[in-house]
Amino acid sequence: MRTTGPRTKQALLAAGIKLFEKHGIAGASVDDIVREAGVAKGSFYTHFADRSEFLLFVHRTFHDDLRDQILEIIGPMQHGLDRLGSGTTVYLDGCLNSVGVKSLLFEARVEPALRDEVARRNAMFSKVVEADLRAAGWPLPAEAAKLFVGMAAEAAYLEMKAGKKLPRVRKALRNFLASD
Amino acid sequence: MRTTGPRTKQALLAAGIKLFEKHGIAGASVDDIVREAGVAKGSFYTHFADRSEFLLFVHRTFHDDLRDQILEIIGPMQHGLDRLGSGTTVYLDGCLNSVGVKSLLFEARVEPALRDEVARRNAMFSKVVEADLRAAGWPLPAEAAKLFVGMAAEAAYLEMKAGKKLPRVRKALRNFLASD
DNA sequence: TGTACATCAGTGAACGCGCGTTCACTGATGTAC
DNA sequence: TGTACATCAGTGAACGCGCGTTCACTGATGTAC
Repeated sequence: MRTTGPRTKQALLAAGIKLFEKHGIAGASVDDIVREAGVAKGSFYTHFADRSEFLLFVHRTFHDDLRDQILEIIGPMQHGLDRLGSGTTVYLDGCLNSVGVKSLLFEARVEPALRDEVARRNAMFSKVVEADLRAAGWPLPAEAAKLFVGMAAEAAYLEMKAGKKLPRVRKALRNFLASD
Repeated sequence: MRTTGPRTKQALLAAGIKLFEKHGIAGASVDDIVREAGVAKGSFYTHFADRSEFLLFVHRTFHDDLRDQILEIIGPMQHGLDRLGSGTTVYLDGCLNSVGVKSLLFEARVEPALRDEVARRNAMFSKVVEADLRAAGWPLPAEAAKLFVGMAAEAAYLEMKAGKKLPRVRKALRNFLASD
């Protein structure tokens, strides 16, 4: 039975995520992706103009989802360190629960097709963090926010390598926010 | 006139660094490297068994140098936040002064040939940081050290994108170390 | 209800290209006598 | 000093391979009458 309609695109998305997880973005060729998805090679190009567009699609699907989860939780909260702590927890949980995401987090920055997209998203996350740090009276909130985002990404990376939540890492992350 | 002896290997190293800076590690093919170095393609393989070995060589050349600079400064110092601050400054200065290093810092983690090497070096840096945090009575020093290394790398990345020292970023980095 | 036709996602063989790697060869340099 | 030979870094054309992309074709589905 032939896969048809949106099912094909979904199959390609699922295959992409699975292969990115296993072999990284650069290690997943169009051949690999269509084989994993059980779809003809030509079908790939009825849904995506080229490989770059596919990478963008997978990346956006994951990150839009993650962003929505975060905004849903922190939306009603007041700016400040509490909100920052909650947002960080949702971010770490989200990364851990999303398979195939490790590569997206670290390779994406390096993938020419995704570089701009990553820069934009990082800036967006930084703005949110900055608002919380500013509300808490943190000095140099703009610069501190960028560094904190880098640190949170490192925490996500450590958890993904371990394959589970690392409460001590999360605690250590919070410790850096203890105001002096 | 033909390039000969160690000069050829040095020319390849210089070409590699230059191209990594411009197009990233993945974007520098053996063809590109030998063209840039002004050397025949076959010569590449009289000095390196394969492309991976070349990547390792370039990566080690940079990082050994950086490590030596850091150890020279912090060697005589007592463990503690002062030493950590000095080591971080040398690290940031070293990254900024080394051309072609941006890609090594961030792509290396993702490059299959370098993954293990990067993990080992990160662990080494973390151990040094951990000793300082522990001496300062910092809670969860092992976990905090790994996060701090990630944050310092982010700072290095921001400076390299800017192409100059960012005193406010360095100050923000230090602020995270103000004991509570 | 049945027939003719249009649409378009899906197919997969074939394409050219650039990649990493190989290898028979060159020629400058060092050594033996 | 001059000659014969060995060594080995350097050369560059050629290799097979896997890549992203193309395109003529298929056939299920929807629409007109």
